[in-house]
Formats: sequence, structure tokens, C-alpha cells
Amino acid sequence: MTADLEITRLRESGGKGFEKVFAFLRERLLAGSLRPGDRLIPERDLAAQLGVSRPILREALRALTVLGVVEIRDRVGTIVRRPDPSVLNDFFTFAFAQQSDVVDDVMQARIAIECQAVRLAAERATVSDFEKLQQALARIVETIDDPDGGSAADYDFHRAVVNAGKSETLIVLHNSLSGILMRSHRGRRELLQVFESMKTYLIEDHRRIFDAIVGRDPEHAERVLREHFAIGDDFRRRAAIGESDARSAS
Amino acid sequence: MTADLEITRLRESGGKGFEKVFAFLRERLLAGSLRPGDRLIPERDLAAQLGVSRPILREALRALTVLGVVEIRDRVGTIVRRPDPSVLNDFFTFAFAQQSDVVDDVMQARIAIECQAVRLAAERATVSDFEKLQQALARIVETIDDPDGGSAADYDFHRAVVNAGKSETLIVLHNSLSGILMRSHRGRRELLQVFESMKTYLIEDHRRIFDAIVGRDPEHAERVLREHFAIGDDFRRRAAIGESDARSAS
DNA sequence: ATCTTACCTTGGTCAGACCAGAATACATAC
DNA sequence: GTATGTATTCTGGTCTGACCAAGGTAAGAT
Repeated sequence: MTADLEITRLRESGGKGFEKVFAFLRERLLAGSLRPGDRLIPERDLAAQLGVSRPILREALRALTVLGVVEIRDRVGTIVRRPDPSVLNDFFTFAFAQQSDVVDDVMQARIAIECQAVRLAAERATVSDFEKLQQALARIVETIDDPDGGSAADYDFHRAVVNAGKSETLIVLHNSLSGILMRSHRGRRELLQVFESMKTYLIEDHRRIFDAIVGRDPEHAERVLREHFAIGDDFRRRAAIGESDARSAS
Repeated sequence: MTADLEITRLRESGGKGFEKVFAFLRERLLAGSLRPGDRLIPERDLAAQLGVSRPILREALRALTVLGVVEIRDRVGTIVRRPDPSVLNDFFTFAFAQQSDVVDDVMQARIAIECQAVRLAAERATVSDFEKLQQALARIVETIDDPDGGSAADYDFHRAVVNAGKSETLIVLHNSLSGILMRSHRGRRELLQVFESMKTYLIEDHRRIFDAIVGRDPEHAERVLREHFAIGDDFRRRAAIGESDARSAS
């Protein structure tokens, strides 16, 4: 069997015990000889077959767990999972925990993702997507005076847009990035009270984005969305320098 | 000390041993009480303080290792690292190992990243970036008849563009995505021999992208880049249906 | 045929031990 | 006084064997 051969090779391959085992399992997972849904053999047996102790084997399994590749179920067994994008969230959380100044940088990535997604959305969105967008739009209008709810509604709309793009990768990335951004500045929305004109901006912009998607116009959709981000950024800039609606009416 | 309080709280907090320890360390890392460069206390002591056995503690440390948050150095100690984007690569590798049909989907994300990056590049690129782009451009011309070298040169140029955008997040994402794409279809470039006209496309397009960046025109830069991707996609489409230059000269 | 119950399996954890090499302290030689 | 070499300590890396609790299962009772 190929399996036995590989195990033999594993035994004499260099590296520490953990590295060996991890590399072995990793290869198996990547090669596809272990597929989602499969249940690994019991830890004791597997450890014996791989020539390591159970604690070491468990280190490797735990490592694969945080990567979302396998799932260790208590008193049941270790089963192979289809990679879950949520682990990305884990990583991003760590990656951007320290410096909060990277928020603007992460925002650039979010803009990138959404601008591409909105193009795809304009091409691929289904009627079902239209409905969801419409609902999200309605919620934005409803919650326009509620900072918390409004923030959620805003996020839901953007998520609906990305979902409508039908790109798994973009959806995954957008989710992770949004997670960071939400954790970072939760109260950012509060400047809504400062700028009365922002309400119109919020409603009108999202409506225009919606229209562009329904109108199947990728170019226009991206342009509007990009403009939307730019204006939002401008609002924040003006809030940062302490401007108010009165003075900014130029 | 706050530390002791937290440890006390940890002892009685629910969850399995591993979860407890992992959550504890995670919190510490995120909160910033453990900063990059710090060395954790020895495993034995830490395990004792946390009220778990060493194997369990090691599971948690190993988990943090694959997340790139800490580094276990043999016979030295466990030190906190600044999160390394390369772990993203690890995840993406697993995530997209099975289905090769997601390649097109990942490509969408790459396009998204690059289009945003090229805009930023047009705004932020330094003279040093110009030089690197120029060099990459020259290499594309040199290696136009060499599939392997040409592919590398192409990649280098695009990477230089993203780097010129000066967004750490975009750079990280682009790296990971490129890694997947390169692993997936390594020989894709071979259709170069089929389409003679592709040579001109390769050289001219990249030159135009370069010019747009130097010209500080974000809009134009993105448009050209997007067009570049579209044409490349078209080449692949035509190759897929077995077309050649002769028939495609319309 | 269905319900109980005892057993076996499996992950979760612990305690203590040994190894090898890095780090450090210390004693010696120059 | 400095430099070199050696002994000790510290630290991660690993193993062994054991115990627990609960899910699964099959034998036994109803």
C-alpha cells in the first residue's frame, strides 16, 4: 500500500517528531487521500503507526484544528473538515491586533474586494439577490437614526452585495476583513449625529449601488461604490478635524 | 497583579483544559500584555501556573504557532512573534487544495487586489518603485520567449505593482493568492507558443500599466490593468477551445 | 421487537521521567 | 585582567503508562 510506504518513509525522514507527523498529515490532506468527512483512526493507533507518542500526535492534530482542516470530536474521533473560512478571521484578528493604524490599510483591501464583487454582482446577481439587497436597503432606511442598528444594516447591505457577486473567495475575504474593521472602530458610526447630511448620503448611495446592480452595469456599479467609499472617508476626515455640517456647506 | 486575577479566573472558567489555556493566551496576545519579542516563561512553570499539564500547554502553544503568533525555539523558549502573513498561505493551501475549479474564483480576488493596488500605486509609488517596475518590465521583454522565466518575470512585475501600492494588507493578500494560482496551473503560460500575438500583448500591456502609474493616473491605471486581465482571460478562453492565431485574426 | 444495561472505545488529561543541546556560571590558564 | 575551557543548569522535545468521562454498541432482560 502507498500508505505503508509513506509511513515507512516518514519514520526515517528528518525533522522533529511533531514536524514529521504534521507534514505527513498535511501531505495526506493536500493529496486528497484524506477527504472531508473521513474519520481518522483513533489517536492511539495513529500515534503508534506514525511512531510517535500520543501527546505529539495530538499536537499535530491540534495544529490542524486551528487551521480548520480537521475537527476533534470528544469521544467520537477526529474527522476531516472542509476548510472553514472562519479560521481566517482568527488569523486576521491576531495579525492586526497590535497596531490600530492598519485599519485604514485593511479598509483598502475591503474596498478592493467590494469593488470587484459589485462588478460581479452586476453580472451574476439573481432575483433572490435583488430581494436581499432590497431588504437590506429598507433596513438602512428604517434604522437611519439608530447608530447600532444602522451600522448593522449598512454592513448587511455590503455583505449582500458581495454575496451577490457569487465569488466564494471574495466572500471569505470580505467576511474576515469586515470582522476586523467592526472590531476596530465600533463607534465610528456615531459621527452620524454630527453630520445630518450623512443620512442622505447613506440612503442615496446605497440606493444608487442597488440600482446599478439591478441595471446590470458593472462599470457604473463600481464607480458608484468607489464614490460611496470616498465620501464616507471624507465624512470621517471632516469629523476628525472637528468640522460640522454648518461649516462644511460649500 | 492583574495577571494573577486572570489566572484565577481561568482556573474556574468553563471549557476543556486546552480551550481554557488557548483562550487565556489568546486574550493575552490580543490585549497586548504579551508583545512581539517577549519570551514566555518556561513551559513547566507556565503549565503549573495555568493549572494544566505540560502536554496540554504544548497543544495550545503549538496552536498559536501555526497561527504564527508565537515561535517555539528549541531549548531556548517560546517567544511572541509579529504575525507572519505566510501562515495565510498555509491556510489558503488547505482551503483550495481539493477543488481546482476555484482557480477562476481566486483569480477574481487577485484582480480585485491588484486593481486597488494599482490605484494606490499611481498615487503613492516612489522613484524606487518606478525603478523596480522598470526592471521588471525589462525582464518581461528579455524573457518573452522563455516560458519559465517569462512567467516569473510577469509575476514579478505584478508584485512590484502591488508593492508600489504601499498597502501591507493588499501585499499580504496578493502574495497568498498568487501562491495558490502559481501552484495550481504552472504550465498555463505554455499557450504562449500558440498565440504569437500574445507576446505583443504581454509587453505592451505591462508597459501601459507602467506608464499609467508613472503618469499618476489611478483611473487609467486600473482601467488598463483590468483590460490586461480581460485580454489574458480571453487568450486562455481561445486556447481552451483550440483556437489559434490564424483563425482568431479578426 | 423494544428497552436496559454493561462494556468497550475514544478523546481529554495528568504525572513523572529521560534526552540533547543552548545558556550560563565558574574555574582555570595565560 | 582577560580569555578560554569546562561543568552545571535550564529549556524544549519526547515517551510511557495511567485515569477519567461519556458516546457507541451489543448482549441481556422484558
